[in-house]
Amino acid sequence: MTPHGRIDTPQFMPVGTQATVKALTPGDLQAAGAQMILGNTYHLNLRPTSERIARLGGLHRFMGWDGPILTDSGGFQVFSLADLRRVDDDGVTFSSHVDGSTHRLTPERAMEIQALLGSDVAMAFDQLVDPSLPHAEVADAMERTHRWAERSLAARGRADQAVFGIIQGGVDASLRRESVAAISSLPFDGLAVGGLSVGESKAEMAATLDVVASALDVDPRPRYLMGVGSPLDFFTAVERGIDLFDCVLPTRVARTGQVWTDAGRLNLRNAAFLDDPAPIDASCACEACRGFSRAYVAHLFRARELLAYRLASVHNVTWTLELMRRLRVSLVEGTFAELHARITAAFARGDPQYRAPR
RNA sequence: GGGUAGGUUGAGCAGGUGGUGAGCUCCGCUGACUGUAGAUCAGCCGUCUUUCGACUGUGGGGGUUCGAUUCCCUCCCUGCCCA
Repeated sequence: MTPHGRIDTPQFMPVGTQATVKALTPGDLQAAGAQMILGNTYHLNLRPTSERIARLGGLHRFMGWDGPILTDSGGFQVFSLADLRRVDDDGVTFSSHVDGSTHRLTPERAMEIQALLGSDVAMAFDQLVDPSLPHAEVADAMERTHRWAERSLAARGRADQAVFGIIQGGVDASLRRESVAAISSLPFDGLAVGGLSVGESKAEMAATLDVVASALDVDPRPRYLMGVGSPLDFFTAVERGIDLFDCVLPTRVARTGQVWTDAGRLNLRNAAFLDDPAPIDASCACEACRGFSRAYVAHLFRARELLAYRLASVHNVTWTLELMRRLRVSLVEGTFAELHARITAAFARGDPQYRAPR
């Protein structure tokens, strides 16, 4: 439950980094079944600035989305903008990727920005690192994340905003256990698993989620796996107790021509689709599948027509959210394994349906 | 008819004034993408070969030469100018 509505779990949050889920309107998101979306502290504070958004009535009003919003703290940018920032114990100094100007994020400032944005859920400021780094570096980042977690909580800006803590520790079981203990001991409203889906293997991700699940035991708070994921990752994570997901994948791959369907992944830029009159997914009820053929969308991609990006994004977000709905139903009806097997077969590497039809 | 500038791998170009032309950009073919520096990026893109590599290719034909994209002759095609 959030100030802007309830969330059914497991649930997927489309990512709208810059106050827009790329290529989609709030109406599109609503039609796709989105309940909650994600925005970003780092990006929105650089442009148009959190103060401006606050003056314009907050992020919900600014972007025309009145459902729940979760804001990331900028922790991921500490990882992804590695050559544009410098980390110290107090916080992180960034060179703006927009204009090169210098900006400072600390746990306190990240919470202040998120309060200005007025999101329903704010994330603690964390440091994530490549899990393949030397043990000592992963441990350092984890310990810093723990200290920043306490500072984030102490700096929480508004009573109507939930704050989630983030568990780090790479793919090291003992570090993960230590991080679960540290973060779950704090009065966060929800607990997130960070630092995964950043290049580790599927087996490492599953093993790490096992460790977290057993360490969290019966902790009743919502569990959010950050930055995941792919259709098959959802099953891996839901099996291990995850309630919430966010990922850029459905919208990003859509913009490069890949669509997800019950028959697996299709790359609409492949020549084979130029003559394919079928909809992207005959079982999907989205705007793209109701009105257009694969051939048409394939043509739009070649011509770089803007509608291509919107139709593919509408479809992937709709399909992903529908998958989450089917997951919820399967948990109630006890058909999780059946659904898992079906989607795995469709998306399995080497599956003929993975390839474009001949 | 005269003059002039050209003709390079699907397209558009670069280059090369006697010593091994496969270089670029498009197009095209594939792949990647996980808390979005991404409507992006990467590979391939003459033929044969998994690779290594081999072969072919500078409008056609002929000539000179050890060797021609380069020099000579001739023909064809295109743009522009003049009649």
